[in-house]
Amino acid sequence: MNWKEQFPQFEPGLIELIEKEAVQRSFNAGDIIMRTGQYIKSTVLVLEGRIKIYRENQDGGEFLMYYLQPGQACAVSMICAIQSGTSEIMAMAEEDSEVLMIPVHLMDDMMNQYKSWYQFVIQTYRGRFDELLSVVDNIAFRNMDERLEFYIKRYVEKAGKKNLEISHQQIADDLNSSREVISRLLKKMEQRGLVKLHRNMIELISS
Amino acid sequence: MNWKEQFPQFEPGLIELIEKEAVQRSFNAGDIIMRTGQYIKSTVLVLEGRIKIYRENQDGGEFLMYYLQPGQACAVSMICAIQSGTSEIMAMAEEDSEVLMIPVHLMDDMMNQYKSWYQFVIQTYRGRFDELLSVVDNIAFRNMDERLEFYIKRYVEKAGKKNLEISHQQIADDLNSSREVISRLLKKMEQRGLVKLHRNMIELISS
DNA sequence: TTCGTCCGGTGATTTGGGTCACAGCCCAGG
DNA sequence: CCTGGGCTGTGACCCAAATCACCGGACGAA
Repeated sequence: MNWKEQFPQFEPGLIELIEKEAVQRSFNAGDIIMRTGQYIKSTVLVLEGRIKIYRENQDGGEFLMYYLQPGQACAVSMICAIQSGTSEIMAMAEEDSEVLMIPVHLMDDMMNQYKSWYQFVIQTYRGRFDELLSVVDNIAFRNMDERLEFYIKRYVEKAGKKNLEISHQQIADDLNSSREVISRLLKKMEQRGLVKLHRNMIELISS
Repeated sequence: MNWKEQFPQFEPGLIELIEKEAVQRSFNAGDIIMRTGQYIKSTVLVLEGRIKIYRENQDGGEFLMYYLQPGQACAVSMICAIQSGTSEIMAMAEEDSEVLMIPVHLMDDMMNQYKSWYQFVIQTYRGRFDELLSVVDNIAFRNMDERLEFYIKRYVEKAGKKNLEISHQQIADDLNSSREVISRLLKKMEQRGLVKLHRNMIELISS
């Protein structure tokens, strides 16, 4: 695919450099792209699909932070890349995805030489930082029912579909809760006329 | 005070520029330095004291994210500065503090011209991002007793004192909990021989 | 000294949500 | 067509933490 469409703001020299040095990779839905503790060798730009960034703790709990979409980049991979560190998060393809991997060692020069890259990095930092802030807000101040509504809202926004094709268990995992709790809350939402529940699918009632 | 001691890594030209353009300001303990929704005009570097960065929601709840200390900078103010945005957080001086305010409009040039500034910004992003990640971990995966222990540990680390001079109510506010809960948990810690409780003061037992 | 106010201690009760147990279902593969 | 495994619904129960109610002690201001 023609990746340049996703990054129209990049200047010609930068595009050339990326074309020469970066590697394009495909992932299937469910593939792990980055793992906690793994050493980072590349900065990841998303071309196609949707990538889930989440935290995992030792007892198997996980917790969704945000999604990356085409035109976005993984802030963690940038930060770690520049400082040659290891990842603190997990990244998994939620849909079949295409990404561009830019080797770490190019970062410094790119930052210095290409204004559009520098802008992009700053913008990426800000975007992810803001998303993290809203994550903190949600778990610090909101109850599960509000968190669930936020989750659903974000899901349809990001996936661009009207319905969620996902099991209750999946949602529970993403919210670090349990299936029963999610099922019950969804039932309540159905009674309030907000959604209609099916097997492996939640239909939104727009009204 | 001689602020340069706090930032030995800055190169001479950068120091000169800051000396010429930046404004030094003092805050008393308890002063609000930055407020949610406020427009950001400067990047803040901490010279002395301790600054608390926290989130506030509409119903008066608050939630401590992290502290800034001498030699550190407010990542939010950098991000917003570069993009001319508004603050999403609150900043309050926990002790009497000195800060250096660098006008927004210098940021771009500084990033381009001074490698040491660029390094500093990147390092600041990474540091704050990591702290936010550990905040998320705490509220997502830990119970109140563990969060309290983490809070105390961090407090003594950052304040550099052996004891916490703080009321239970303050702690409860920082953790977005309630005084009674904190009092009870502290009592349990006292019974386990970890601390000794006094009025407005919690003494750590090192053992 | 004496109040009033802030601080801390503690029981009783409530509630959100996690856990357990189990039942009915849809659906894919044999 | 049958069967077994994943999905959903629901009741019973439990636990952490929030809330309510109230008390006594410390400390500062008058």
